[in-house]
Amino acid sequence: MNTKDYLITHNIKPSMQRIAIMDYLINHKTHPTADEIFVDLNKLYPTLSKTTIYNTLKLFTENGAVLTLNIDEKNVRFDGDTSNHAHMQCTRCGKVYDLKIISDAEIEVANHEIVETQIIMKGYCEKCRNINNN
Amino acid sequence: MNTKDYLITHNIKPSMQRIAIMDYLINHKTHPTADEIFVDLNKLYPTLSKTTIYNTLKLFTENGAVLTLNIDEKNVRFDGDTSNHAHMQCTRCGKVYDLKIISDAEIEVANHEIVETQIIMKGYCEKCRNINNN
DNA sequence: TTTAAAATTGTAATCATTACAAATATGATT
DNA sequence: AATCATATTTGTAATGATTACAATTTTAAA
Repeated sequence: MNTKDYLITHNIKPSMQRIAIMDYLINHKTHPTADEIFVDLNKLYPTLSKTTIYNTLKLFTENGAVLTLNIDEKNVRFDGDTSNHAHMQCTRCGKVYDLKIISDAEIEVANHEIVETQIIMKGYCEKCRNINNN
Repeated sequence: MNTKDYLITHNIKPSMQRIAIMDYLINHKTHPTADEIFVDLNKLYPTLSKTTIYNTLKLFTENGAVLTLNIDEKNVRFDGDTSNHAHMQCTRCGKVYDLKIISDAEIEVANHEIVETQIIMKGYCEKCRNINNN
């Protein structure tokens, strides 16, 4: 599927800016920050504003087109791959790697030396799940 | 074990401030932010500075006495419970709950409605694990 | 006590992110 | 094609969590 249709599938109207940002995330599997995306895309599209990057990434996340990753305290990262996988960040170089989830009990950690594992779920707690949205 | 000895065990010299902050984390299992800790402790110890809170939480984390949680983009949270457990944040109320890890393949999600699961590991990648520390 | 090192403090700076209002683009309707 | 309403984009200014830094205070050894 092309990028335009991918956005439409997620109920996102495909503007030029949105396609450029989504394309960037599909082609750069480095879990970039908003600023990294801005710096790179700004070379190609000098009128693109950083606010648009932020707005767009928020919209993409809300519509399930990308993942927002809170891996470290420095800044938020974005992932165009929404399939089921885990992440590992190297404490020394800061790079974020994808890890393949083999089964509920097994994750392929490759040649990384794992020091710590965090599991974070998001959803609704008992109280909040019973409140009506509006 | 008392708080003082807990800190000593983690190679942390137990000053008054450090004991107060560690005590706070042991007694408040709400995954507080640095600011929440500051506001509460400042009532008891009006001379305590926010910088000390940050310095101390950083030291505690480096020495494995507390966990630093990057759960959402707003701010960092801290957990005095370093035992193996998972977290779940309610998207509506923002509260962070502890989840019990029953086995490698099973986490007790209680009555929460889980929407998304993230697994984040920290450690050293292949390149960096072969570099000597100094 | 003297003295050096460690810890704490307050203020100022940093920097990622957001708020906001103006400008532009889009798309339907006449 | 002109008009109009709505959505999108933009630039600037504000926000707010965290950190840098230098001064002060505490600690503990000599």
